[in-house]
Amino acid sequence: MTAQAAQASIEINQNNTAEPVVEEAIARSNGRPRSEKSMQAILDTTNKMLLMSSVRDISIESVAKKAGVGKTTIYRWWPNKVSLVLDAISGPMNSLPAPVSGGNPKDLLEKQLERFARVCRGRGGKIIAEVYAESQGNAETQALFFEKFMVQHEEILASILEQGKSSGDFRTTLNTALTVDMIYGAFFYQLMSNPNPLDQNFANEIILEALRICK
Amino acid sequence: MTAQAAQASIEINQNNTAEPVVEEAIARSNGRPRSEKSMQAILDTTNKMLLMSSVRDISIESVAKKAGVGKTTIYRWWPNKVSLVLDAISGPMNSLPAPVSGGNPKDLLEKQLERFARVCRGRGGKIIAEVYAESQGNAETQALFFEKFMVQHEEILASILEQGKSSGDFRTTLNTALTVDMIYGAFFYQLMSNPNPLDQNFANEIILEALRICK
Amino acid sequence: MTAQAAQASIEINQNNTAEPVVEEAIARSNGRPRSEKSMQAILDTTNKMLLMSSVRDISIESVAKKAGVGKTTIYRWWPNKVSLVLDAISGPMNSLPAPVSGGNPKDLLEKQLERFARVCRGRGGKIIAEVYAESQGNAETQALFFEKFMVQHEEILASILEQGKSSGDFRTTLNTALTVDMIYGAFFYQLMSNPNPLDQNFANEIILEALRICK
Amino acid sequence: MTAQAAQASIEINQNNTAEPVVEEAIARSNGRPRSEKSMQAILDTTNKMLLMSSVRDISIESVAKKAGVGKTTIYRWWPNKVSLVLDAISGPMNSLPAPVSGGNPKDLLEKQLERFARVCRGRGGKIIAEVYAESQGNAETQALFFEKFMVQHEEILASILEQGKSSGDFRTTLNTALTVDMIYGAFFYQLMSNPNPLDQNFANEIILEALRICK
DNA sequence: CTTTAACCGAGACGGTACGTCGTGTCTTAAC
DNA sequence: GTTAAGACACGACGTACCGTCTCGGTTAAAG
Repeated sequence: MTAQAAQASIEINQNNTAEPVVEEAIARSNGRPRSEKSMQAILDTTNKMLLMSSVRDISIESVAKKAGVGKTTIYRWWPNKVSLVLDAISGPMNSLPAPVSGGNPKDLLEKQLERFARVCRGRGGKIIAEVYAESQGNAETQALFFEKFMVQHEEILASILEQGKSSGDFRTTLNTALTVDMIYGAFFYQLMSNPNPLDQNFANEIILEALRICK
Repeated sequence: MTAQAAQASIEINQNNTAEPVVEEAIARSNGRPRSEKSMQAILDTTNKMLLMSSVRDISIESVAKKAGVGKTTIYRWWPNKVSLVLDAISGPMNSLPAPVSGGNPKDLLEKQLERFARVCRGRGGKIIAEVYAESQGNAETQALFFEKFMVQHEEILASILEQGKSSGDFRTTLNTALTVDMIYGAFFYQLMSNPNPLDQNFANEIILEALRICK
Repeated sequence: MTAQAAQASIEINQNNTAEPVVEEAIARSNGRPRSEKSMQAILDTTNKMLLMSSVRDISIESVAKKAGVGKTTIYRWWPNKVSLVLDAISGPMNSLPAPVSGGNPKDLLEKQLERFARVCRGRGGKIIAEVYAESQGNAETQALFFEKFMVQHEEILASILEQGKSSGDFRTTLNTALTVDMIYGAFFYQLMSNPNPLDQNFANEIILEALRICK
Repeated sequence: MTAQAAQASIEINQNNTAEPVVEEAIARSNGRPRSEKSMQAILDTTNKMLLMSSVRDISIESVAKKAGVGKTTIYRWWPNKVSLVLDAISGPMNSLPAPVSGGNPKDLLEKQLERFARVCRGRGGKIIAEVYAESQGNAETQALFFEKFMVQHEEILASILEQGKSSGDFRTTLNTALTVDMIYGAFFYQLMSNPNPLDQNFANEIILEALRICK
């Protein structure tokens, strides 16, 4: 099975540009190059395990064993479990509708939230909530989660809100940053409130409510 | 030092009625009674450790050792760390303003959110976010967090919103459940976004924004 | 099932005079009398458990639970597991041929060894070896084992040997104490050498060999 | 301090050929090699503790702590305490007179028993009895004790007796196996009868008596 | 075409914590 | 004043992972 195939089974989809997993060592002169095969095995195995187990229940040790890879190899490229999982799930997000652009702010808002909601559906949403939770308690991983996952969504949403405010579609009293927090906060609050995947209705209603709030 | 004094150092304050930490065994006839001294030592030690360490970094083992108590004694009364921490922090919440009631919905909303914000200030808010995160990944502890901590706040807020809707102060299109999620979701999203305690301004602004949203 | 019936299933048999299990509290004036029912329940349960588990695997805790008795009650009357087991197995030994006496030394020797061998057959022998082993490492229980169980056998055998030496049936160069050690030592060495019960042939052969040694 | 020096303080001496403590993994290709330093620390610490505490009172946990070694490291190489102690005490037995050979059977018998008696003197004898006792109740450790410790002695003694029987020095009616049991059984019966170390006279007398028995 | 150096798998290492079990002591109310 | 019940402090169990470390063995560019 290809990595592509394995990862497609996770319903996380988002258009990011398949950037290198870790910062590229700039101009390494000689020595054995990193094994792409091992990297893929690690990421694929992680994704496969995420389908069955919670982030909490996955250990670096078990990933290494299942992937047929030395523990050192994982630790060489990822400092901790959160980094690994974030990279693993960022793979499946590649086959996705591009971030919205163009059109009137209300449509853009609706489309962006639908886009985010799609990411949160099914097991994917639970995984994200689990990494989010797992990233807490350590300042670095906490920051990493936002940097690798949320920043893009926050920026898009914020820019849509600003657009709407200047175009007159949204009220000017709208506190942009806070509204972003409220909307994505509601998503996570839902995801972390009960063991079931995100309710379909919830996604629809929050979009309606968001539109009402903004105007 | 009394338990009261020790616990007061955590800035969590809320008026709940000093209810028993675990469900009271109804009319246990004989056998050695539970040692209130040990219970208090456990809860006090937990609170003391929460001031210095994250929930993640606290272990049942270390609490037992510091409290001068057998590990078994802790496991006898609390099935896991989340339960213990939730009981520990529910103690300090006793010395608090009563839940709001009476007055017009807008004032009530403002007061309730101020009340919740006070709970989230300082180390207290971080602790709550940490337990919240720690409770994820296990369905039972996840439910426990809401049951022991959030349910009360959710119910109060929901009833205020309903009140406002029927009194005409708030718009009738308001989705009560969703609004509750957005407001408390925003709080947790903030608390879990960066390692610093909750920004003072955030509390003020979310109250303003909440009022705008509702009308 | 009566205690008698339960105990009869252990193949330990020896004629001792059903003496009280512990020193009788002489003329206790008032207070609740000791519960003979509990005593019997404890001893019966211990015997029952000895049929299924090794002495090592039996705990005071489990005896108390199975016997429906407080742990304290056991500790009040027996200081440790070895004492308890020794008392428990001394019960079933009551229905036994009296210690040998009268007749010529060679016959006496044979009969006494047959009598001891009967005690060591089947599960009974393993239990004895297990208590023996369990009694090691603590000076008091070590002494207790000999006092409660071996002393009688040693004395009988020694007196037979002495009798034989003075009657001329046995050689006078025989070191009585050492011969006792060698004979009973051989029994225990056998019992503790393999997990199976004592071999039937072994009993017969050691008697023959003992007779050869003595003369 | 060398392992040799540390172990010499235990009065167990016997000439076995410093064989590897655990079965050598034949040609383990890769992976970090076993730390000889840790192994020695574990064995030395065990020996040191055996001088002060009974086998019963020594815990894997305490050995690990004193040896500055992870508990896992001990469990990786020894399945239980008995295995560990047997390996630990088999070290000090290296600096010893070779097993007897050549000469007439009576001399051989005498020398072999003196050799065994030397092993049983002082704390060493008590330790052996303690491991013996500790090994009971579990079929595997029971077998292990004999395999690692007694088999060699039994075989030597048996061969001497057979030699004597065919040379005419010992009576042909002698039951070899049984005699071995009686002699070593007597040693253990003595060692396990009282908390003191083996009586010096006992060793001398048993040798005399053994010679009388055989002829 | 050999050196060099980073990579890789395997897996041992010192640790920390887990949740459980049993010890022997204690503290009740009931009898 | 004993009893059943059962809580208590303690200590050890054997297991799981952590993140680090050491091996023997690739692998490929640089000399």
